[in-house]
Amino acid sequence: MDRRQRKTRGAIFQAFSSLLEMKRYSAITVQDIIDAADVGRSTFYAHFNTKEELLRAMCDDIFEHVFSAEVMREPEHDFSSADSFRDRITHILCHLQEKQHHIKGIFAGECGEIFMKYLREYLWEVFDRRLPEDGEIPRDYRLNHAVSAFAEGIRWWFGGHGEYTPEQISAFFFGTVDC
Amino acid sequence: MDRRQRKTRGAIFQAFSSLLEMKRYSAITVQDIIDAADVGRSTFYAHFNTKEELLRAMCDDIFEHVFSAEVMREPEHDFSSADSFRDRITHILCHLQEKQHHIKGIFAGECGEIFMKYLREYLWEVFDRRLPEDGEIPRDYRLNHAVSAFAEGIRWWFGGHGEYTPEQISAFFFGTVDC
DNA sequence: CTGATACAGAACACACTGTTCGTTACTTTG
DNA sequence: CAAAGTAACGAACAGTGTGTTCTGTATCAG
Repeated sequence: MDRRQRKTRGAIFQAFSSLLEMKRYSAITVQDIIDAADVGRSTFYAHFNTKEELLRAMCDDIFEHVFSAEVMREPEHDFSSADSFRDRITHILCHLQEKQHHIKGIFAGECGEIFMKYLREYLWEVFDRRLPEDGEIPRDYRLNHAVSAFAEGIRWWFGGHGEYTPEQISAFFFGTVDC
Repeated sequence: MDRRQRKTRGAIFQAFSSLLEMKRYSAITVQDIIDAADVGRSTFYAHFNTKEELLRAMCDDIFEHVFSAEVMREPEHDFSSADSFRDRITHILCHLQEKQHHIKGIFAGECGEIFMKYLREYLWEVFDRRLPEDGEIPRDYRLNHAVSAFAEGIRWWFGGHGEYTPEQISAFFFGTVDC
C-alpha cells in the first residue's frame, strides 16, 4: 500500500475517531471529517464511498487486531478445555483494552450499535465452538444469550467502568454465565 | 385529542411501520413517509419535529402499552416472590407479542437499536427491584447482564423464532440466568 | 528519469430538510 | 346552527449535505 494512502487513511481514521468523542455519529458530516483530517473532498471519496463505509472499515481494522491472533490464526483450536477457553476470552479483552482509545468514541454514540453488531458476529464464532449441545433450551438461544451477555458486558466495561482489569471482567462473566 | 390529529398520527405510524419492513431506517426519507401516509408535508412537521422524534414516539407508544399495566400502575409491587417475578416477565412478553405487528419493522433495521435502548431502560427498572444484593460480582454488572440477556432474547424471538410462546421464552430465560 | 498514481480544490447537480403562508376542511363551543 | 378555533393541505423556499467530475500538482515505484 502506498505511503500516501496509508497516511490519508490514518488521518481520516484519527479524525473520525476523535470527532466521535464529541459528536453523535449522524451529526458528523463528511465535511467535518475532511476538515479535521485535512484532506481533500475527492480524496475522502477515493477511499470510502460513504461515511458508513468508513465506520465499517474502522471496525474491521479494530477486529482484525483483536481477533486475528486469537481466532483466525488458529482455526483448528478446539476450546475443549474450560481453562483454555477462559484464556481466549481474557485475551480478547486484553486486546480490546489496547485499542481502548480508538474504541471509546465508537462505543459512545449511536454507531456503538454497529460496532456491537460486528463484535457479536466475531463472538458468535468463538462461542459456537465452545457451547455444549445438551439441554432443553435451544442451543441457538443459549448461544445468543452468551454472546449478548458478553458483548454487553464489554460495553458496560467501556462505558464508565474502566477501572476493572480484563481478568476481572472475565471473572465477572464466567461467574454469571455457565459455559 | 382531535379526531383529525389521531387519524393523521395513526396514518403516519402505520406508514412508517410498514416502510421499516421494506427499507432501512436511514434510507427512509420524510418524503417517503408523507407519501405513504398520504398527508401534507407541513402536517408531518406539525406532529413531529424530526424523523427521529417519530421513531421515539412510536417506541413510547408501544412501551406505554407493554409496561403500563405491568409496572407503572403497580409501582409498589415488590417482586419478592420468584414466581410473581416470573409472571411479570411472562406478561411483558405477552404484551410484546400483541404488538408484534408494529414491532417487527422496528426491530428489523438499524433503529432496532433505538428500540432496544428504550426497552433496556424499562427492563432495568423491572430487574432492579428483583436482583439480590449478594455476591462478589458488582451488582451493576449483574443487572446489566440480566437486562442484556433478556432484551437480546426478545430480539432473538422476534428475529425469526416466533414459533415459541411467551411462556417458552420465559422458561428459556429463567433456565439460563439465575434471578 | 518516467510513467503511474494519489492528492487538492473548486465547481456542480442533486436530494432531503425544515419552515412559511394562504387556503380549505373539519370540530367544538356557545 | 352559526361562529370561532384548529388541523390539514400544498406549494414554494432557503439552507445544508452528498457524491461526482475535472484540472492541475505532488509523490511514489521501477
